[in-house]
Amino acid sequence: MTGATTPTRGRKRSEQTRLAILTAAYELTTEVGFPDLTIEGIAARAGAGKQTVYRWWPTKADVLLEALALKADLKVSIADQGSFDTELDTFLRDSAALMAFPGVVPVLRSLMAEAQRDADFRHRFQDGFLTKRRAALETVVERAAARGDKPAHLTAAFAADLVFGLIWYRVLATERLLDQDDITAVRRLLNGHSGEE
Amino acid sequence: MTGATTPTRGRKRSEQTRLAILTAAYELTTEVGFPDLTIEGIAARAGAGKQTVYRWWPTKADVLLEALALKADLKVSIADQGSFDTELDTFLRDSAALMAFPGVVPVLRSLMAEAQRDADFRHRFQDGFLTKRRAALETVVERAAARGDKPAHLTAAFAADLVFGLIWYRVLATERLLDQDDITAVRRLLNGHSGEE
DNA sequence: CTATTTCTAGACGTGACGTCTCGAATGAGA
DNA sequence: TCTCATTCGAGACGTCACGTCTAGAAATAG
Repeated sequence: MTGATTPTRGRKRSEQTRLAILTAAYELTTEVGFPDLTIEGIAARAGAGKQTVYRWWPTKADVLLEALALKADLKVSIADQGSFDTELDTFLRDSAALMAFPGVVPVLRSLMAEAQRDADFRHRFQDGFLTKRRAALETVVERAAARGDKPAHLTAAFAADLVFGLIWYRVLATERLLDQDDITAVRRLLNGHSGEE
Repeated sequence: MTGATTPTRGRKRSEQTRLAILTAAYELTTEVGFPDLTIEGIAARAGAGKQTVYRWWPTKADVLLEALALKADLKVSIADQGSFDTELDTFLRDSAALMAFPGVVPVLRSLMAEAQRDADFRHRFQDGFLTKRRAALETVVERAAARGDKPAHLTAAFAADLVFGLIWYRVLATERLLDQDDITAVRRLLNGHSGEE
């Protein structure tokens, strides 16, 4: 789904092959790690030709980005729940649940790493993943602002930088994931209850 | 300085060659980018043999990690300045200044990316860079706690995750660096003034 | 039936990898 | 002064994934 337009003539793209390639990429990443993941290996495991992979995805990272959307549930709830704190809590729990999904953390690590090496992929990663997640949280903050439910001085962009910064830093630099205490601490902080009991 | 022990006999390690290699690696990274940085290229630019590089550093990322310490001023002030807010401000300004140093951002990006690919290097990166920076900020928070100068519910570890999360997320996922407004916002947040004017 | 596109399969030249060998230079201990 | 361990620059070597390419079969719309 990354390359090309759909022509009206000729053989149609095989959905079965597409799924086989995405699954092979996802599984191989958990088995051998992203650095040892090769296009040739993906094609071999999927029973596909190399050219088929190269035709539809520019890099192995792009394959993995699409595989992530296939394997993990990337939906984020942005339903109006009445209060900023409640919606923030929901958002943080959803994010923690995503990270707990098997194979997601190594894949996210690999994608962010690849985004540092390849500027073109960085933009695709931003458009296809990062900004979507940001948009969800920013919606929550902006709705709180409209309700008058939001701490002063807290812009949507800054809140997103803080929350995603915390999540990504945990994934990339430490080995710990978000737990219940972290969620509580973030809620307390963004609600402005950090100074008193 | 990463490999080997110092024997008592034989020719001594050439400090001049060591500096030439570190300088070549740093400059080449800014010129061609980390992915196109090769050990062979480093050796060639430094006028050194490949074996000389391989003898002292296990990967090109380790060369760059040491080059960073050589090129940029990694000192962090942790002097007691009387108040949490003042020391936090100093820390944030020092961090912003480091990022503004020529070539530092691309190098940091590359090191964090490599840390995701190579678990062994990740530990060296943590020990040689990440935890040192964390320790400085944690000292500031703990000193504030001892003074009774610190917001309740703010642990040193969580504060570090938040601040470094913000900084790294900005570097890795967006293109923006910390500016004065960001520093103000972080100080306001961590001091517990986010809810009122 | 024809034109077009996708499919699997694999050959091809390229380039960096990490190891190895070579002979010269260096320097501490005998 | 001699000896010998160690580092030095230089580069040869086989290996492996890269991305491109060709070939021929299969599928599909006009």
